Amino acid sequence: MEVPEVTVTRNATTRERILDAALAAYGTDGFAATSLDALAEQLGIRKQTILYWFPSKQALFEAVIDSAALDLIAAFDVAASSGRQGMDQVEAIIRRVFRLAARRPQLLGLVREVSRPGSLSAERLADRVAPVFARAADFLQREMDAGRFRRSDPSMLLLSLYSTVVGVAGEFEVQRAIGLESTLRVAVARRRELMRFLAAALVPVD
Amino acid sequence: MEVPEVTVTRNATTRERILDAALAAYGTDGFAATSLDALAEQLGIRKQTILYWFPSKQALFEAVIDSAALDLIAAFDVAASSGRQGMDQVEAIIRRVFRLAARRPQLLGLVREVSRPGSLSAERLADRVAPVFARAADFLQREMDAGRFRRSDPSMLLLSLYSTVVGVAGEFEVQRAIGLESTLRVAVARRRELMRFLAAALVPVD
DNA sequence: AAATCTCTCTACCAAGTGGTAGAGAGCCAT
DNA sequence: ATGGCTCTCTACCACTTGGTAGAGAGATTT
Repeated sequence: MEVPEVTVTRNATTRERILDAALAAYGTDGFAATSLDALAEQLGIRKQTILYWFPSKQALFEAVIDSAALDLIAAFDVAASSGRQGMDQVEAIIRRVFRLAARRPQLLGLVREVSRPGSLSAERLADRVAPVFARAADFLQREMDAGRFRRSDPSMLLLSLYSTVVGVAGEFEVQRAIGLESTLRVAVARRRELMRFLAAALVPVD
Repeated sequence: MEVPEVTVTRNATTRERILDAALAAYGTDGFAATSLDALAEQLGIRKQTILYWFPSKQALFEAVIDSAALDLIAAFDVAASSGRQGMDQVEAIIRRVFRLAARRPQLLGLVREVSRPGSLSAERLADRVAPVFARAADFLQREMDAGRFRRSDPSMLLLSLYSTVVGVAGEFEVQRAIGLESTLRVAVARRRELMRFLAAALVPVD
């Protein structure tokens, strides 16, 4: 019986090392500012090895986006699949995003890079994570129906929540400009303030 | 009597045309992805003319940042100098940001570009707009003291407000991913939802 | 042992990059 | 008229860019 593992290749470690380094570089310096040579040198390999695994710089970028999308979906699933309700669910997501911002800031940086207005690859990432957004909007709708969240347009509410959470968790330079330190203690305080802010915005008064 | 106008040069129109085009390009495609040649061609001049007015690409970028900072400060001053209170003041700012996002999206795009984590020029912009942030934090503090806004840490609240407003006003690709059209009607609805969202978050219940 | 497959390498290239040197054209004061 | 100033240009350069061609080493299959 044939094993159906039609893996594209055997040796995946080089490929994955390239993906990791590219994610970090694209998420930090941006796509245009990262050359294949610089990426290769950082990995201790030759540029042509990168071009063996990925046919072009653009193809590498797209692979990075696909890989990042999987990570994001996985992180979201972990936080969303426990059947929590109301602000408990919101808090679980927020904890996840803050953890991501602390441990893998380049991942959020890549989202930032890709979602730049006019980005050619924005649609690619959007297609991948669309189900997550859909689930989130459904969640908001259900919570409104149950009376736990204020009534409003779920999509627009989702946009507000996304902007607020991602901004508070990841906009490090804005935080510096405002005068907030980037220590762990302040990060925890930021998360708590964010929770209070969102609770006030979401929970009806009765 | 000497006119103290020690203007760096007489002919400022070329210089300003370059600044405008560079702001648009850097704010849309990013600094690294915009070559001086492309910029010059778009303006119908030679690259060397750009390098006559700005000694290097980096110097042009810094001049663009300074120019953008002045525009941002001016826009903020118009919205903030009328002595409004509470949500009236917040609404005035939000209207201003939405107008900016509609009429000069590249300006917000440049802020995005500059405030990327690890940006070398983030500090430059931060230094320029620091007074604006300080005034905003003071405003929040006063409103809290007057009992019109919920008590919380003004700096962290400012971060939340900044992220939410700028995101809802300008994150066009995220909006597309969520499924929001980018028509004028939807933009107005977005602004209204944002106002309700922030009013619920800011105004105490009593 | 030979052939094939997988993987990384060296060698090279055409196009594009930011930047230098300096010519020339118009203008203004002498 | 002329010498200097302001401004834009042509000519050029060293370097980096993404990408091609193909050699060679090691393992696996025949």
